[in-house]
Amino acid sequence: MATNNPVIQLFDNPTQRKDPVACDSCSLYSLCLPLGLNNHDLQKLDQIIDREQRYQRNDRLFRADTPFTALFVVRSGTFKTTVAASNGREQITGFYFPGEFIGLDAIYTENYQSTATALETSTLCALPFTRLQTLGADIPQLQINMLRRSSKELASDKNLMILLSKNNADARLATFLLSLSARFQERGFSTTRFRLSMPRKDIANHLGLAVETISRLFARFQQQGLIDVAGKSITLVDLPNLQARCEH
Amino acid sequence: MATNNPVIQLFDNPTQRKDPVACDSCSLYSLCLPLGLNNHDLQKLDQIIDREQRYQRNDRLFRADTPFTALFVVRSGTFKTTVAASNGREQITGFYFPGEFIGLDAIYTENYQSTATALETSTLCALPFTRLQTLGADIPQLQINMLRRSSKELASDKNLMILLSKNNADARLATFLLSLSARFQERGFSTTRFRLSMPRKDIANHLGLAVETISRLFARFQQQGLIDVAGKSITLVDLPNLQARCEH
DNA sequence: CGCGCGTTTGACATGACTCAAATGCTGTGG
DNA sequence: CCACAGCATTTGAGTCATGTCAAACGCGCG
Repeated sequence: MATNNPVIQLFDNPTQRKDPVACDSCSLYSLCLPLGLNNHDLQKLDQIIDREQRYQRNDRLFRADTPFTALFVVRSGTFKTTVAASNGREQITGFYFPGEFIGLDAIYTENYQSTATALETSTLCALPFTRLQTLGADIPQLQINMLRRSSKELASDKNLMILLSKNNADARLATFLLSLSARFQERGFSTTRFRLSMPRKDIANHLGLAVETISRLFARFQQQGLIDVAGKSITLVDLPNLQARCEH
Repeated sequence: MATNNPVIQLFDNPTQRKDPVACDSCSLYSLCLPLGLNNHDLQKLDQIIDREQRYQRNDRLFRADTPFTALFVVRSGTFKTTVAASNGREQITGFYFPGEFIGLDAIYTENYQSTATALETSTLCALPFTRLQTLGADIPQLQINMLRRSSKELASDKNLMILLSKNNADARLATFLLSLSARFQERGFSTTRFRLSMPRKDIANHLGLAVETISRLFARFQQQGLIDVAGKSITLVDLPNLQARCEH
């Protein structure tokens, strides 16, 4: 039973947190914007960051088509971004874990392109964009880091496009699970055992599938010995064969 | 017959071109990197640009997984970028028209993430990236423009993701045609009458559909009075109803 | 403890794919 | 200039994966 299993605690529980730490002692430092900045520049960056951002499940961070004021970096928890398709339905364009940037696609239009919502109790750092730009004029490395983050998201979106246009349901779910695994690894967590902070419905939506299909796939993957799911906790049992499923 | 119709000439014929013009007299200036730069900075940028890039149909600009050396801006013609899926199939991740940037997703990894191929005789400007970065340290506006271009592509990729994961074949093709129309409008060309520089096969691939489906859709859209196709030339006859097809 | 939502399971419908073959177009060499 | 080869496009028939609808189940929260 999921409730008996000691599920690895992925993220800080914000209610137990101390005051948010400055960049130089943040565990996400190596994934984040300050990487490679000297002490002097880092201090200047530190001063413009708002670390007091805290959100509960279903709280909205920003709405699509509202003015772009800040970039956000997740510190703990999970967010999703959604875009309303014209027919009223919604598409989840991304899930965001600690160290990941939300809002990069708003820089061009100067309006947020999606609505960002917390999937659980979460915290983040807000980077006011005009101040970031001002700072960037003096700190080239900062601009480079932003461009690199944007480039990284661009590359991973291209992969998602391929997934959605070329692959069947098996491959989509397998790829999704392995992508989570890889992202957790970057953050020093287990690659094989983690908690799915999003409901099945959201996974289905993100992968362009029906909830029922996701449910059936979880059941079949488990039966085939690829994974072990119980509610929100999941263990990737057979990584090589899961990898094999990512094709077609 | 397509051959009798005077199809609007979208792009310069490179064989008739004069020497490539400098940025300040380039017709793509307002869409491109120099936008907002002062004369002095523009001159410095001008000096690092290689304008002698010319490619024939099927020529490769770069291959995936080779070192990232330069960003490219299309000056005339069309390019496509493809990624090889692990099972050997290819996915076309984008088409690129004059004024559009190729290679932005390579900045993070420092390797090209896709293979870029000319769809017809085409020319482009090459921007050596290390020199661009050096220049960027002195010209903040240049960095901002790059970030903005990257952000723009990010936003349009998110839209494509939605298209691929949520929409049926009708909506995919309608959206694709209207997206071409909008991009041609930005460049001062007709929004309703243009040439499809890519073969059906490539449209199908890009939209995650079979060639046969595209062919049937063109036939049906024409029968329904939405469009008028003859070979590579197409007229969008009923924009409002085409727009309506973009849903579902 | 009970309600409600998230999840699972089953039966059936259908849109798009695959395979197959005809037709049309383009570029090339005689 | 014409004929031909090869590729692109169109059209048809049948299959299958995934969606839709419906209903049962069970976990978690109040």
